[in-house]
Amino acid sequence: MTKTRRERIRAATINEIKEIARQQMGESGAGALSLRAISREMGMSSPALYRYFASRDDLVTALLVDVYTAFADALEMARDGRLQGDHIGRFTAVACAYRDWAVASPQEYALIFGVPIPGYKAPSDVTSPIAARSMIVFLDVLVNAEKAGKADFSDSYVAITPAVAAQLQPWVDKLQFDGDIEILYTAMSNWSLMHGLVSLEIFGHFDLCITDVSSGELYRTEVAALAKRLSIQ
Amino acid sequence: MTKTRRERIRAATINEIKEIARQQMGESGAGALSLRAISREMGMSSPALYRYFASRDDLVTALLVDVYTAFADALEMARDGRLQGDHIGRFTAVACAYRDWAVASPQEYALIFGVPIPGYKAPSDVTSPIAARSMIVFLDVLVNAEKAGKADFSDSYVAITPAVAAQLQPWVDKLQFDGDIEILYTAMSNWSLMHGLVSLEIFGHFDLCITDVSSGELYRTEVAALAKRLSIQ
DNA sequence: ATAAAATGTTATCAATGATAACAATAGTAA
DNA sequence: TTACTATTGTTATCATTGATAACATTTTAT
Repeated sequence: MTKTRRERIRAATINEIKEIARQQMGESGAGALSLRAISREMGMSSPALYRYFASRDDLVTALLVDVYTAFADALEMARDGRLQGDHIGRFTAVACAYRDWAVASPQEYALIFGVPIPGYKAPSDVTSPIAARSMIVFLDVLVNAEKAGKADFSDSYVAITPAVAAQLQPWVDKLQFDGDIEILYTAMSNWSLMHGLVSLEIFGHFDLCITDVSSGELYRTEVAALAKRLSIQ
Repeated sequence: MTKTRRERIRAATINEIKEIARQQMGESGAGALSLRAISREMGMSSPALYRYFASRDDLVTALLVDVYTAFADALEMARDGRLQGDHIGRFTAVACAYRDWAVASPQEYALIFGVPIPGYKAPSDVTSPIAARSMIVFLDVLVNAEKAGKADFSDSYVAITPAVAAQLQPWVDKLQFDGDIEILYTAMSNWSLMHGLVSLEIFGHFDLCITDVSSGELYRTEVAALAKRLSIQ
């Protein structure tokens, strides 16, 4: 924590760059990030930015990490806002926080879950662990509900074929997961539905069939249906 | 159909442009489309392209229309590959064709269902009708199954709140839809799950929790679960 | 054949990411 | 204090992109 003066200034500059970058991203999307525009807004020459980020992609990666973290934080906060034994409360809270965060920060959501930026490949060794965090929050809710006997994953139980179970195995290993594999499957399935609903909404693909989806009523209806299907109590 | 020689040549040139564009898009994504690169590959100077497309966005819109159409064609073909009375066969075929097409043409899928390209806004008056086509194929399968008494949407029936029903109303009007609104809701919900599964897969967001998702086994399992839930026969 | 329309070309502009060469500044050691 | 070094910043430059203007060529129709 005891940083030199120089290190503090450097960190502040990096923060300023990322802050302006996120602001620009919020306006036009991560794909439209412009190093020159950032430097201009900072009153700096553009090559100076390269002292802090070796390339545009490096800046994007840094943003990616921050955004992933903020997203996982939001989910965790939603979960911890409900009592530990309130499984359906936690399930609903996390699922709704998922959408709330995405609606509030569509470009950020697009950055982590959307189409990869042209020519940009996220370094998975950096992003994988952080990406897992948000998934784990959701998984955790299901696991605890199951441990308490307050959920029923029998629907998944009949669905999972051996081949699918095998596909999920590495995920089990990586997490050192000791619960039933049906929980993992259910988490993945529910997550997919949530992602589908949210991404169709925030990228405007619902516009042609649904008006004013912004209330979130439809999403909440779906979440309730999920909870009911899992018999979460 | 009796076009002049000039019109034929012009159409051929436009086709060549779009063909190269789609090829480039397949390599690096629609966001990375370069008019100059296209003209270079055609052995033409870049300003000549502007005789055919007023701007890069115009070209993207043209591609968008083509891709939407190809997608809807694929779904229709999958549906019509099964007998009219084979409702579960049609349901499964359309759902699987959805993924098959997306996996075979991820960049095309990204163009129509992904994050909007930075700075590009699809003219909804052009895209809306075409976008509806693919959705209608799927809806059609559900409607016919319900008419034949070979499906049960009671799950949705209990879920839909009046507010949600109101949100779906414009969609009902636009389609002059005379079936139960539960069918629309179910179509939307299933579509969202399919989109979620497919987009997470082809954009690589499953990589960290599932290995070799490419077999499609997992997707087919989900489709089977959907069919079961709707009691489609 | 001649005028007009369509199509193509070169030259040019502003913007971008990126690098090289160089200048200024801050921190450190004599 | 002074001199050295690492850090940070600058200007100049390059290749690339989308886009437009001005001009040349080709094709079609009168």
